[in-house]
Amino acid sequence: MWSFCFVEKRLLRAAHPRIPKEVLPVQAIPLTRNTDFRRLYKRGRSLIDRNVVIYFSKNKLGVNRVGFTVGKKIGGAVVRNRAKRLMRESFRLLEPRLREGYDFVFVSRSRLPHLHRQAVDASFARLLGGADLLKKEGST
RNA sequence: CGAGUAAGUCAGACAGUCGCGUGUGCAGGUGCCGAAAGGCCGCACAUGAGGAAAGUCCGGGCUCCACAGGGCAGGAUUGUGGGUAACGCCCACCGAAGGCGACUUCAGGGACAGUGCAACAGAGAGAUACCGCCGGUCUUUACCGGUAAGGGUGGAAAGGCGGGGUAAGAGCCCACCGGCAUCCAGGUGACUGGAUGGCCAUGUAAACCCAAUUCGGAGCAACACCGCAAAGAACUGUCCGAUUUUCGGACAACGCUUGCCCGGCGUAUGUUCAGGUAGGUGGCAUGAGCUGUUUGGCAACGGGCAGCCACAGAUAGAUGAUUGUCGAAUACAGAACCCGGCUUACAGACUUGGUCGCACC
RNA sequence: UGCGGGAUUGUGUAAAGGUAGCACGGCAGACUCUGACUCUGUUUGUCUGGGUUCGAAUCCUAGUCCCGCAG
Repeated sequence: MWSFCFVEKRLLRAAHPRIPKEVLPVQAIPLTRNTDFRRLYKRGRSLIDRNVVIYFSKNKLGVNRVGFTVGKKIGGAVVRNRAKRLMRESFRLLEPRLREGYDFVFVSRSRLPHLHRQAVDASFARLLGGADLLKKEGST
């Protein structure tokens, strides 16, 4: 409620996308507020495998919001940055196939920063596909 | 050629495709928002982590608070001279210890200003005679006196060792070594060299302490500005009651309830000031700066001249993915207000100057 | 990011530079027909690396880990 102005501004940017709507899809906006993270951890559904934990729930914005988290136990700043970059890249490649209108939080587990990107891709696709969050149409 | 030593450099490069942050420019007669300025989106170009960015151990800049001046307390440092904005950092030198050597290491002031401690062992830890040695009393046991050469204890036992000397011994006397004091010479100085003197109280100051030097406190989540809130002050109008002024009380906006009125319910109280919460903006990238050259200095470093600054500036926090080539791309590791150091982590590659050993000329 | 505190046996907690204790726990024995309670004995430790000191849990220094505060 108190973050209303903040979200509104981001929402405006994303709700009015660029010209060719069919070529470039709606881009996810970052999830920033600590309260949003807490809501997802508490109320959201979760998907787990040995590399990553995904929390998600529906929002009413019509856009996806996404946050990436790496705990301090996993390593130093270099390792944590590595994990976030891997997850961000895999999410970017997977994003056109995602359904819209969800909040996501991706939590890295300790193995993830030492993997190749294809392994992270495979984890994301398997978990999200298993939860029926990917579009059925196989055009992309 | 081998071994060892000191100082220093680099920290993958190039090309293709997709993607991210920042800056600059362009452009869409309108793709979106806005009254406008402008912003978002788009395109192009430029640019985008380190030698330690780390630990947060020192020193500064900057900001706010405190402050006439001085002192006490408390903290820090500790050979000398220099460098520096400053330092607990750096350079050169002195001394000690180690190494054949190049070289390395050192919290390296004071223990005759004072206080404390030195467990156990040992007779005794600045105060002493256990055994022993010598002399005396004495039939002997034993007692009295002298003695630190020898034994034993200990990390440490009355400067060390040799000679003289003596009843036995002792710096009691002498030579050498070591230490202390005074004088002379050299050096800016730490100190070094020499002469003379007397023969001197062990260790511990990273125990209290003394001496000298030095230090106000907090930190960019500092601080400044804009500001929905809460608390506060002033003012205006209308209505009601007492009513001459005047005093007291209530109301003022929005939403819902059927389109409107009354009534009801909920939020909440008109205007201005003040305040400063949520939030936002600045602080924030031109700096004890970098590059080249010259010059003073053994060096650390300083001076002059020329050039450069679109050589990171985020705010959930930007450098990634993938393909190919190069011999191998494999270490430690990610800016968060900014600098100077220290410490710690670290694969591999390379350069330079000494040293030692072997062989050859 | 900044600031502050701590680490002693499996757990909790003592110890002025001089033999590292205490309680609970574990193990063994005694008691009991058996177990519990109780009694006796025993096991296990100064976070790590350097330094000062004759001697360090203690003093100094460098690191590791944990906790708290500001937000």
